[in-house]
Amino acid sequence: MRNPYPSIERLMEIQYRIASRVWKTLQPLPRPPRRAVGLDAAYSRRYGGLAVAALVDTASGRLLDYSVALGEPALEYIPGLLAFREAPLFYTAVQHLREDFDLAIVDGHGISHPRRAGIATHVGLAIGKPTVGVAKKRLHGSEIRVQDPSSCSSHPCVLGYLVDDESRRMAYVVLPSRRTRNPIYVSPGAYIDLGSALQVVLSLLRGTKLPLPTHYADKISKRLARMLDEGAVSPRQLKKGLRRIEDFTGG
DNA sequence: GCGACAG
DNA sequence: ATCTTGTCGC
Repeated sequence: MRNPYPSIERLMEIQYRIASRVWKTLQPLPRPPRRAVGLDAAYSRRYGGLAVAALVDTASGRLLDYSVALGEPALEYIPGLLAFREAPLFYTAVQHLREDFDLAIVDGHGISHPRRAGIATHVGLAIGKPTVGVAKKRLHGSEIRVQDPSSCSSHPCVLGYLVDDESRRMAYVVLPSRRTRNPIYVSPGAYIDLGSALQVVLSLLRGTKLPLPTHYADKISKRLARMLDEGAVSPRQLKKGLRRIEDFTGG
């Protein structure tokens, strides 16, 4: 893949600038979101990256719609610089959604990032809406445990949080369900604070390892990527819009 | 030099 | 992220 980006050092500088911009937007959410979008990406050997934006009704938990974006990633995967690889696709997928929404959950970290500017933060500033980062692995910060998994009385269960080198709390560590062994990391992306981010995610964990929006985006992106490689669908069919929600809902 | 290291 | 079979459990 060709890299249209400036040097690694320059990309990191951009993130410091993004972090300074997002800092004052980390405020409590005025009201609970009614419609939330989940963003995730999968990879097709034949066509490259495939991002999916899955729209979910928060009250019912139902998948309302989804959109896709296809394209060769502009950068290889580099820890800390994931946003420069996947955020452009996420942004495009979001623009293709026909329905409106009030919050997005991104697969990856928000401010629990070495420069306080994870992919959820990049996306939040780009779309101008609240975003929450939900990652499956820790990227930055040390974990403070406040609860032992075996002592969780109900699920999801908050096990602790992630702090930076100045003891500032950046993310919550949550055990989604009783059966899941590994926790997930919840952090604010933009236009939302840590407490609200946690509440939103807890309310969308319904027995799944990931909150519903991201859960659906993950399933859909993986299936479509496989379908592309098997020749079951063509890129233009996807771009034209192939939305068979029943296939992912159980209807 | 030795680890750590989202997806 | 992706490469991959069987297997344990509700």
